[in-house]
Amino acid sequence: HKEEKPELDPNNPVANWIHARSTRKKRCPYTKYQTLELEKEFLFNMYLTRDRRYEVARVLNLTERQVKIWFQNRRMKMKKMNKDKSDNKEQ
Amino acid sequence: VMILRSRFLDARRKRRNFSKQATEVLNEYFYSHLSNPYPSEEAKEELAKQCGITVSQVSNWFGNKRIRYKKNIGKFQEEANLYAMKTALGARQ
DNA sequence: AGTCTATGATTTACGACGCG
DNA sequence: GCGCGTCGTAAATCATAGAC
Repeated sequence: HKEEKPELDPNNPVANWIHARSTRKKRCPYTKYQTLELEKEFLFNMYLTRDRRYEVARVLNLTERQVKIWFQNRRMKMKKMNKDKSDNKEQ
Repeated sequence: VMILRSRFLDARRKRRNFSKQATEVLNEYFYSHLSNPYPSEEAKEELAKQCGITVSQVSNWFGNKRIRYKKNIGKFQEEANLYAMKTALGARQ
């Protein structure tokens, strides 16, 4: 199973690795204000309703897609933090 | 005691480069799976155990290694040859 | 002792796939 | 089929440990 874009060059080692498509948007770090507001919203509810998402996106000048993905990533971060914490306790 | 405990926790929080032996193990895996350097969850757990680091740290290491290798293969050529030779010698006996 | 670069960790953005 | 969920990752960026 290949994820984003297997290259089709024959004999270089990197050929079969996963590569991001060239159409992917470049990562754009959010401002302190944007992050703070997103964190506040996350504290209020970990899952967004459709109209909260619209409102947050409007206020922070992000797309609804960016807000949706930020929440997905934030939930994964929370999960990872819990996992790492419990890993450190056992042994 | 509380102070010592918090100092210990703070110290643990600070990043430390991995030991030479740990880096050795990770590089051996990386260069012996160069055409598909994506360890399974089980392989990551085994590597983590061997290296004395967490599975997350193994994932971070491979993520960083893949992108940095890909970005400048030439810079890693010497290292690649070294580990290729190592595994060849290891497989011979 | 101060500069820098290598290295480990974190942050955006997606593809693959699942479920209702 | 759509839409949003998780999972694993790419790639850029951050932070600073350590080499020089």
